[in-house]
Amino acid sequence: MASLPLSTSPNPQLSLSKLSKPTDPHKLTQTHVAKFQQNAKKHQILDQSYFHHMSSLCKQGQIQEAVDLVTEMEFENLEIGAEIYGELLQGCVYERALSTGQQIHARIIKNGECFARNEYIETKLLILYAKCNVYDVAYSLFRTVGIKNVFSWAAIIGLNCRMGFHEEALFGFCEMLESGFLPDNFVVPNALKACGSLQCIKFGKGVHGYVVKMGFGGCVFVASSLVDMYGKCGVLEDAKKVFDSMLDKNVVTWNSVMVGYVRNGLNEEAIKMFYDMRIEGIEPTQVTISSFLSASANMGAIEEGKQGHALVIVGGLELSTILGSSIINFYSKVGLMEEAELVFSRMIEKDAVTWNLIISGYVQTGDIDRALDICSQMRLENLRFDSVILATLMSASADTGNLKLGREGHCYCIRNGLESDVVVASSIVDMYAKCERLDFARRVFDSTAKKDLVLWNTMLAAYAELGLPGETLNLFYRMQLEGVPPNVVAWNSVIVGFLKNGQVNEAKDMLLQMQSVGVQPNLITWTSLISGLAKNGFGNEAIIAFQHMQKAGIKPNAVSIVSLLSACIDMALLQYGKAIHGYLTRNVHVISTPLATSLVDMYAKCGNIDQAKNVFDTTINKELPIYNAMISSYALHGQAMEALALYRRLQKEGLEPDAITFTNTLYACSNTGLANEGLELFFDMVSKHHLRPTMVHYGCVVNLLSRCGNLDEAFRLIMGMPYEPDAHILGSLLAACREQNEIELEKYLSKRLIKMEPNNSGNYVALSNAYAAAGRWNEVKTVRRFMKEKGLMKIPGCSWIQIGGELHVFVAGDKSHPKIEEISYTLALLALEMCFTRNFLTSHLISLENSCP
DNA sequence: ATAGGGTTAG
Repeated sequence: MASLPLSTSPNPQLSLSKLSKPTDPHKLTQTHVAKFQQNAKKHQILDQSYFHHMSSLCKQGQIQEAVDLVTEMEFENLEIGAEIYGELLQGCVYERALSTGQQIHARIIKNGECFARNEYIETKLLILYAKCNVYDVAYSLFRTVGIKNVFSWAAIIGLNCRMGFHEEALFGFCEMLESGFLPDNFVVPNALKACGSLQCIKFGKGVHGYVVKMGFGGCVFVASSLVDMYGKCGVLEDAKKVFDSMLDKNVVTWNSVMVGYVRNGLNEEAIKMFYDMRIEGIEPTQVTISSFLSASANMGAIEEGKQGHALVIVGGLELSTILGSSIINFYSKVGLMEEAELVFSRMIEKDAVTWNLIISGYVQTGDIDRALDICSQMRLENLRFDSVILATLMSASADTGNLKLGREGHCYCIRNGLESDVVVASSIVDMYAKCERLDFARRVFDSTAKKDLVLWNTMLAAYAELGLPGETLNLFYRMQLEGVPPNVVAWNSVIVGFLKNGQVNEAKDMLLQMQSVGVQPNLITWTSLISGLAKNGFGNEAIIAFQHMQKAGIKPNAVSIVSLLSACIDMALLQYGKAIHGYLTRNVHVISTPLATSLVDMYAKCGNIDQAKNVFDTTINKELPIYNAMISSYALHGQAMEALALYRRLQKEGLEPDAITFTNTLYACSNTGLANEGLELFFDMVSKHHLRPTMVHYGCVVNLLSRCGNLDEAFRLIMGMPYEPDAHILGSLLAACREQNEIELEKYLSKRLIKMEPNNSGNYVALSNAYAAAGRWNEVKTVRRFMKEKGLMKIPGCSWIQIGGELHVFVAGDKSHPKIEEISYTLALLALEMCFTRNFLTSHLISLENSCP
């Protein structure tokens, strides 16, 4: 502008006067020329300044004002060029101002057909519609656009990516390359995002190769996307490799690694990453804290999570819906509901996720009423329940056996069309199965059109849990016919189904089969097998299975150790149990309550009450289960006073005794004949602790009464209880009859028991005992012969027999038997489980066979 | 380029 003659001339008047000539109206004078030039220049200046003004309005996001300015320019008859439309459109893209953009689009069509076919404008329009996620318009523009270029490709790939059409995005990437355009470092992140979402590591690696070839590796966006992609595909080593090789990282890069760790369950690593970030002095963002809180929530790391929350406050981070939800998730998962609700109340914007988190938090802490209360509040806010909330609620109903809540939830799903969601369907099937309504479970299962692997597995597990291997196997074959290949979870259920039904060989066979088709048994497979074998009396095989598991390189966890300890109990393998205890002491920093409880149980049941007490005493923060285990140990060893003392102590420690506490303490009393104490316990249980006695509790009291010889009172109790007397109770009476020499009643009861349990050898033995007591040896022999025919013979030298997954006892062995100690011990142990007393059994250790002539 | 809640097996 500075070089223009008009504005630079210090004295234009002078030069004009010099050149002035007589006026000719028909001739263009110099003045005219000058005037014209002046006018043109005025236009030009106007043009320039308008353009600058408009452009800066665009950059400030005042798009509508910019458009108005262009209208003014039109009035001034200024020419509107492509660059003006381009600038306006760019402003709209920036602001995602779709409707203004559409106005401009309309003007373009109206004012200049030539612009509409201008590559620059066409691309800008396409970008506008793509960025505003107007899929149809963007796509039709893309199809009709005269010339495609890198930018239009980038727009369309990015659009597909944002809309979740990840395959389309990758197709676009390929097509772009095929048509000779090289994706730039703006396109690559989108392609990588699509790979990550699709978990398509092969394609991702291909893109990585392209990145290296093109030299985009130094671009933080590209490299961060690579980290993210590897993380999403679960290849964390490569994510870390890319991360480590990066020269300039930013907070997104760090966040991406953390997110990768959290997604793959490596919460410790994520937390470590977070601390590294702090050391590096990188300012955490909402994303950082949100992932950190997820990791803390997953690990139950209360201190860490609280630090995260503190950082939100200190850093003045805005409490976005996502960040707020992450905080609530953390507090809910660690059970700090007051804090969760405090954050909840302070959040301005809440969405379904936020509500769901607070609801499932209460559901998890068992406060169903509060949860439902919030559910109704949520409805007042006009928010609808979504499938995630329902799945959570159904899962909670399943865990607590709350059929009423479960049905209500199911009805809600039907009314709102949520049952077609497979995840919801699985949770409903599971709920009905766990509430023992297999018929409903099956109906929901059958009516779910789109069955996925988890749904099949849920139904399989339902059958397996009930020990119905036939049904399980049936479904197992059907899923394969319907084209769903079973995974390790499915195989595990089949194995469990057999084990629960006592079919050990079939279970082992299934293990071999699954291996032969290439499905590798995992920790749960082995643990199920170990505990199933132990429960079926194959403790030695359970221990061998454990060794197989270790050979397969699978590290035992607490659950597998617990089932291994149960194998030790089965075998009375004190030495092996001690070895496990030693292993735990060496390899586990703090022995958790479940492990300590199992150890107490193992030591007690393997005969070493002192060690049991030692483990109990050295366990800090004793919870109810370990008290229960210790009481049970005392009961087993006939130390009722100690058991009672513990029962009182746990209450002093602020714990509330549960049904198991009463079972064990009652056992202790009935074992030692502490009738008054036992009756008082029973009374406390009902009136003070408001627990409903089960058959087992009645059994103990019946046993106590019978032992005192108070058969009448025992009968009265049986008549008054809300159950049909089971074999254990009748067995208690039977034992009393034995002691009281009530031979007729003894015969009657044993016959009735045989009717109830025709495969339980103990009942036949009891009957033959009764005959033996009456000196009717022929009948004794008949019973024994019948047992042999039925295959119910006991193992020679041993005093127990096993049928259908349960151990059944009765007759003892020879007192001179070399293993008599062990036999006697096993008997005592089983006596406890069968409601017989230890003294009773040991006094009957004299074998029937010996006294039989 | 990065972030929050859901279902199955011991």
